[in-house]
Amino acid sequence: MDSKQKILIKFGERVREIRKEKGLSQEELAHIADLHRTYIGMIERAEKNITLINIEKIANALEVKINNLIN
Amino acid sequence: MDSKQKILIKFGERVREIRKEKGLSQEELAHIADLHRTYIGMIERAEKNITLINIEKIANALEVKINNLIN
DNA sequence: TGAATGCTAACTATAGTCTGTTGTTTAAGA
DNA sequence: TCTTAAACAACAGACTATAGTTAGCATTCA
Repeated sequence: MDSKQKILIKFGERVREIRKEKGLSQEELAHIADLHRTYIGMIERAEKNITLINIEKIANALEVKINNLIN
Repeated sequence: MDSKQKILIKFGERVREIRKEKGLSQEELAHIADLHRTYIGMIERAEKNITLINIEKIANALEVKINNLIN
């Protein structure tokens, strides 16, 4: 995942935005979503091309629709 | 990817539905989306956990919003 | 300082590619 | 009808690329 793709950047920004709105740390979000601390960081920095199942996990953890993270 | 996840099943069904509406074969869709023939089949059968970049490729190829494929 | 995040590197699990074969429609011709 | 062929999709297996895990240390910032 070099040369970061626009859609991953948008997604990461949105996750970070909502996470902060909720007053969660990356570690707390990771715990709720059952993912690893550093992985959340990588997603927010658009360093990984996230899969649909993990998109859903994060949306659930943030209590938003997937729509809200992508469009 | 055994024990297929609901969200992947929904996604696959939706891709197949729209693909057929457009009168495209899996091979034609694959070509437009720049993905492999058999991979489109696997996605429609919910056998693979698709990544965000490929979700976007398929949405573009089908000329729909990602929303349309997920929610 | 301490809590949160960034970053690296090494690892393992699996996404995604590719070739080939089998099975299933569908349509045309006798 | 009944075949036959051609187009399409399912499936298997072997492979390569990369998603996702984890630990440890560096950096940032309140």
